[in-house]
Amino acid sequence: MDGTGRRRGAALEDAILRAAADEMREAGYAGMTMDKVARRAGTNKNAIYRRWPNRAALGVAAYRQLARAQMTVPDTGTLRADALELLAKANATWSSPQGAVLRDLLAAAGDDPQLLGLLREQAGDTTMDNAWLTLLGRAVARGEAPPEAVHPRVASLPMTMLRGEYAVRGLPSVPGAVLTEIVDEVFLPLVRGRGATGPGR
Amino acid sequence: MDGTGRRRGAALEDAILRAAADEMREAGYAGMTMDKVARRAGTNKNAIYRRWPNRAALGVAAYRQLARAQMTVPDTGTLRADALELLAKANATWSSPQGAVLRDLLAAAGDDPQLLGLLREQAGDTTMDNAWLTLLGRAVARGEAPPEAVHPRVASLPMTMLRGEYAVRGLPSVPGAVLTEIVDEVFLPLVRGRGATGPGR
DNA sequence: CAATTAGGGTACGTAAAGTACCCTATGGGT
DNA sequence: ACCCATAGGGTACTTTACGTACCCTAATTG
Repeated sequence: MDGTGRRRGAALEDAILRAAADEMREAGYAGMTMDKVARRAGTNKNAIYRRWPNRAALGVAAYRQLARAQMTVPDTGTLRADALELLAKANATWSSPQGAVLRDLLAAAGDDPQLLGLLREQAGDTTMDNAWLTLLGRAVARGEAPPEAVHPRVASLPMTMLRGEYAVRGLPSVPGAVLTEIVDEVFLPLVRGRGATGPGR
Repeated sequence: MDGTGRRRGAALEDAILRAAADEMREAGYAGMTMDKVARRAGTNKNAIYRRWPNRAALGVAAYRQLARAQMTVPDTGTLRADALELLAKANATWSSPQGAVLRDLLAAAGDDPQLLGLLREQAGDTTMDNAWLTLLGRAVARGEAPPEAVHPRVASLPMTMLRGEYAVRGLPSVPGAVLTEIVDEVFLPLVRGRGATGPGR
């Protein structure tokens, strides 16, 4: 029909992934049924199950197409503004339809650590952590934060709290006031606190 | 058969909830099917659907039976030990089979804020927050922490981070080293940092 | 002692995942 | 240039489980 006859290998795989991503875009992960993906890709379920063991695995694989978000690390000159900007960007992603897909995928992959790891990789999770570490590094270079502030737990804290908000509330977006509270009441005080020679131990 | 004839109202409702809780205990939320609950309760699906609109609502309602965990707020004399003990207790709960049920329920209720709120209530979430606030209050009274440390965001932080660990990893238990890291590298420094008159703004 | 309401039994509709065959195009090896 | 193992395509089927629809009957209420 198309000049190109029967697709094979990578070409077919691409078509399937694209179809799955489109389905998720239109109807979310819940709406992505295997039959619809197969029809949309112009193939059948056999070809899918030969590549992925189940729906969740396909969804995770297809999510990469959805999450093309390459992030630029903000560099405003102050740690506070940098942090707020990065948080706001993450919040925008999470509250978008794509964020809903991501959350459904997280739930679906929840009992399969391997799949979960793959998903987090494709969702740009390590990229995000690195961005926060960069932020902190710059703040230290400016003398705005003590060197002890550069720590993975500190770096991942704002995103963890943001995710926590989504877990506590339902779907709607997290209000901006919460973001500033996370930064002003927790993140920045923590950065300061790690500078103080604590009697904490 | 039983002397008592046909059950009605609260008696029947109790039987259904008990049956649902038992099913979840044995096979998790995924294994709790409506038919099995009905059979176990010695009734039929009609009686269930007359009371709860869907499986998720029943699961949430039944979870209360599972989460009989009345917690005693630790009082060891130091903030650090109190925090570690409370965290460890929460970790034990989350890594138990009951914790798996809770996580599945959270996922199932994820798109229904109302149901989510109910679940969090039955899971003893506010009780937990209050425990942390009590902890902090005692530390302030001992002069171990500045008054500014008593803040809802600070109080909820350790639990949020613990939950984050479960989201990042798969199912297994969170190792104790992570708990001490949360306390020593984040929680206590934050408490100290909120005491310092920050130039952070 | 009606009459209404709630339970019980059962069967059905529907949706979707995953599986089983069987036929056929394709492309690599000889 | 030809074979043949392999991967695609088409389709039908099995299974599981949610949610509904009826219809009969026991309890409860006035």
